[in-house]
This record gives sequence, structure tokens and C-alpha cells, in this order.
Amino acid sequence: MSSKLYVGNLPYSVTDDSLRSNFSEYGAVASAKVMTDRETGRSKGFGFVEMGTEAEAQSAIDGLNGQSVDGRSIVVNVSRPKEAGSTGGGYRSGAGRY
DNA sequence: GCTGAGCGG
Repeated sequence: MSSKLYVGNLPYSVTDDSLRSNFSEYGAVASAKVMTDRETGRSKGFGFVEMGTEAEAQSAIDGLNGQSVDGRSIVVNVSRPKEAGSTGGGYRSGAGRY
């Protein structure tokens, strides 16, 4: 399931609805969650968006990754990318596959 | 009405 997208470097103006709207353009958004600080109530600057399918997720990445939003380049990538190579250390094989 | 780590629960 690589339909989970990690969105980082987001402006504090972005909210769950904003992410959903932005990702909704590229596909069906299963769930959009912006990590807003519970204590201060401000956005942490990153969020998570889960698409219906991986294709839509990749489409959203290809469309929103590295794009300038609010004058800042946002980062859109699959949640917890699997770094191929090294054995052990990091994430275990299973989730994360292009 | 601001600032800035980046993978939530």
C-alpha cells in the first residue's frame, strides 16, 4: 500500500481541507490529515494524504511534488520510502514499493 | 499575527 502520501514543507496556511482539495485534483482522496499541533494549534508543516489507488497517489506526487505552493516548494512523497540496498537498519521490506 | 522540524496515532 503505497497510496499513503507524505506531504512536507507545507505552509501553515494549509489544512486538511486544503490538502484534500489539492490532492483531489489528481485523484480520489481517501483521507487527508495535516499534522496540526494539538498544543499550539498550528500546523506542523507536514501532513499525510491517502489516495484511493497507488496510481492516483503517484499522479498527485508527480503533480504536487516540488511545486511552489504559497511561494514555497512543497514536498510530496510516498510515506516512508523504502531505501533499497542496505540490509537491516531502517524499514523492513513489505511496505513501500514503486 | 509570527515561525520551519520534516513521517501521523
